[in-house]
Amino acid sequence: MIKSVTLKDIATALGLSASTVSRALRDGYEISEETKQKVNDYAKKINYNCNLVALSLKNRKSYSIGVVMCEVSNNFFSQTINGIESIAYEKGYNVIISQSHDSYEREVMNVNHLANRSVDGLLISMAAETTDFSHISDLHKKGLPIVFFDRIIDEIETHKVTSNNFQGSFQATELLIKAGKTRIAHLANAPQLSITKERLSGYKAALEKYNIKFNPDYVKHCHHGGRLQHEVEDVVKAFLQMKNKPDAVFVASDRLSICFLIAVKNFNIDPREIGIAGFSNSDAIELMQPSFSYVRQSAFEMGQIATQMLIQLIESKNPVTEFEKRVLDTETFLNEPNIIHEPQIIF
Amino acid sequence: MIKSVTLKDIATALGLSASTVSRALRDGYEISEETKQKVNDYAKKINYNCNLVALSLKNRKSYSIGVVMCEVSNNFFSQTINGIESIAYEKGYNVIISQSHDSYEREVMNVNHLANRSVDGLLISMAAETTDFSHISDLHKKGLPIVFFDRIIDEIETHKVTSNNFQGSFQATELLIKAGKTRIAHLANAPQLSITKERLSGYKAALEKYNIKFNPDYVKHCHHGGRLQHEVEDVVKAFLQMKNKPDAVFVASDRLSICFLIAVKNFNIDPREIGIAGFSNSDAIELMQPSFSYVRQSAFEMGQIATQMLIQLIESKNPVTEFEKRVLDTETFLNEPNIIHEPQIIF
DNA sequence: TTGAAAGCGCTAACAT
DNA sequence: ATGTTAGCGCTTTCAA
Repeated sequence: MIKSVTLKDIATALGLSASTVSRALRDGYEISEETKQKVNDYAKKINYNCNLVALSLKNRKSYSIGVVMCEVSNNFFSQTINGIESIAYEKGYNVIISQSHDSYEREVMNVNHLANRSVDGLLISMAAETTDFSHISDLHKKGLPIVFFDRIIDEIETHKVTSNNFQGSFQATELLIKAGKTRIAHLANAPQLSITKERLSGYKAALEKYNIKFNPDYVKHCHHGGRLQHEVEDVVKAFLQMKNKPDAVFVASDRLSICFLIAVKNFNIDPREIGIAGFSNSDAIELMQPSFSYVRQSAFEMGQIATQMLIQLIESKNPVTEFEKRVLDTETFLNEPNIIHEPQIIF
Repeated sequence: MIKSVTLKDIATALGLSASTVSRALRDGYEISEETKQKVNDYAKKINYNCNLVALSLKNRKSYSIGVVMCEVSNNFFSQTINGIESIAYEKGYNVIISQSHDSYEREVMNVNHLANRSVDGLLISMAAETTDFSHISDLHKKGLPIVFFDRIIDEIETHKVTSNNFQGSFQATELLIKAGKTRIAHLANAPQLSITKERLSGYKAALEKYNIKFNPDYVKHCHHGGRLQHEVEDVVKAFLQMKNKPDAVFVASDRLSICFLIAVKNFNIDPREIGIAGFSNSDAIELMQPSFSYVRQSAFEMGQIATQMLIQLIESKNPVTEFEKRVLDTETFLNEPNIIHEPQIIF
C-alpha cells in the first residue's frame, strides 16, 4: 500500500477546500465550470486516483464481490470465474476469489473474511464437507446479498443457478443403455452435495425408464471428489473385483472423469469393452483416448448469470423477496468409444 | 456490505471507551485481565468482527495482494493461482485476481484499480499486447511491491520468477531431432513476450547444436496465443501448403498445444507422420491422442515462490535493494507418437 | 459558488 | 488501567 496523492493535496495546491475538490471531481452541479476545469486538469496532471478504501469506509460499499469455490484449477470452475469476471468487470466490481478446497473449516474462514473485507455480496459454491450452513445464513440474515451457483443448498432463500444435473445424467446414462450396456456403474462425487444427489437421481431415472434394476453396489462415492489420487483407483479396483463387473460407468464430475480415464489406462482396461460417459468441461476432450460420451455444463454462462443476479441484489433499492432459481441446460455429446478414425492426410 | 457490530457498540454496552475495547481485543499489555475477559466474552457473544476496511484505511495496509494475469481458465495459470493462494492464505493475505485477456488497456485498468484498492503488493504476468510499462513502473517508483512471474520484463528491477524456458524448449526440440526429424517448425506465442523469446532461442539453439539450418518460415507466431480459434488452423494450413512441409512441430504454450492437436485431428493428419512436442500443464495429457512429448512447468511452485517473494517485499522493514530472479527447471517427458499401447485386461 | 465540520470504524499518542 | 483526541481519505450536510 502506497501513499499517493489525496484530495487534500489538490485542495492546498489550488487554494481550495477538500469538499470543493471532491465535488468538482464528481462533477457536482454547484461548482463553477472554471473550478472544475482547474481541478480536473491538476488532478490529471499529478495523476490523482481516488482512494477506494476510504470510499468503502465512507459509503459502506466496496464495489467488490467475493467468490468461494472449492478450487480454481478445474475446468468447470475456471470457466465459471471467467463468466463471473466478465460481468463484474463490466459493472465495475472487483472479484475476490477464495478456495475452500472442499473443507468446511476453510469455507467458514473464507466467508467470514470476505464479509469483514466488506464485499458487497457473495457468490458461493458449497464445499463438499459442509453440512452446517449457519456461517452463511448468519450473513444472509444480516442482509448480505448471496447467490449460490453449481453446488447450491435449499436451506437459504436467495437466487441460485445450477445445471440441469438430472437431465445431464439421465441423458448420459441413456446413451450407455442405448449402446447396449446393462450393468452401468456410477462414479459419484461427495454424497452431501446437491449436484451429487441430482446426478444420482438422473442416473437412477434412466435405469428405471429402461427397466434396469438399480444396484447400489454399482454406486461409489468419492468423498474427496478425486482430489486424492487413489480414490478413483480404489473404486476401479473394486469394480474389477466384482463377480458381476459393470460394463459401463457414468462419471459424475469433471475431475472424476479425467481420473477415471487415467485409471482405465493405468489398469490397461480395453476401452472398447467398457462404456464411459461423464461430466466434463475440458477443452481437450476431443483429443482424449479412450473417447467417451460427455455432458458439458454452461460454466461461463453460469458465472455470468450468478454475477448478474448478485449485482441485481446488491443494487436493488428495496429488499428483494422474490428469488429465482435458474437451471441451465447441459449439452450431451455422444462418442462411440470403439470407432477409430483413420487419418488420411500425410503431413 | 452490511452494517455490523462495531467497537463503539461494545464500548457503550460495557461502559468503556472504544480505545480500551480496542486494546483489550488486541490483548494490549495495559489492560487488566478482568476487562479483557469481559470485553472478549461480550465480543464473542455478539459476534463482533473487526472491520477490515477501517483497518486498511488506518494502517495503510490491506492484507491483500493483487494478481494480474491473462486468464484463469488455462491449466498453467490456474495452477499458479493455487500456489499463490496457498501461501497468501497461510500468511493471512487475501488474493484479488484480475484478468488482462492479453489486452494492454485492460492490464492498465486492472493494475490501477488494484493499486487504488490499496493492495499491499502486485503479482504480474504481462499481457501479450503490452509494450509500454509505465503503468507498472509508476507504481513501482512509488514503492508498491511488485513481483513478476512467468511473463516477466527486464525493464523493472524487482523479484522475478519464471521457468527455464530456454532449457525446456531446447530439450523438447532435441527430442524431435533425436527422433530423426529435421524440418522442425515452431508454433510460437505473441512475439513480444519474454517467454516467447526465450522459447524461440531454446529452439534455435537445439537446431544449431545438431547443425540444422534455422528456417524463419518454420516459425509462426500466434499474436493472440491461440485464443482466436482460427489462428492455429491458419498456421497449420500454411505448414501444409509449404513445398518443404515440416516433419515436426514444437509448440510453445499450453493453450497452443491443445489447439494444435485439435487442428491435427481436424485436418486428419496422420499423427505417426509428424513429430509433436509442446509446453503443456494439462492434467489429462496422458490421455491425449496423438500423444506428444511435452514440457511441464512448475506452475504451483511458481505461484508459491512469487507470493513468498512478494510478501517478503511487503513485510520487509527497510527497502529491499537486492533483487532475485528465480528460474525454475522444467520437466520434459518423451512420448513416441507411433507407439500404440495394446490394452490387456477386459473389463 | 465555496468552506467548515462531522463522521465512516479503527488505532495510537497523549493525557489522567 | 482507562479515557480523550486526532486522524487515515473521503463525502455530505449545513452554513456562509
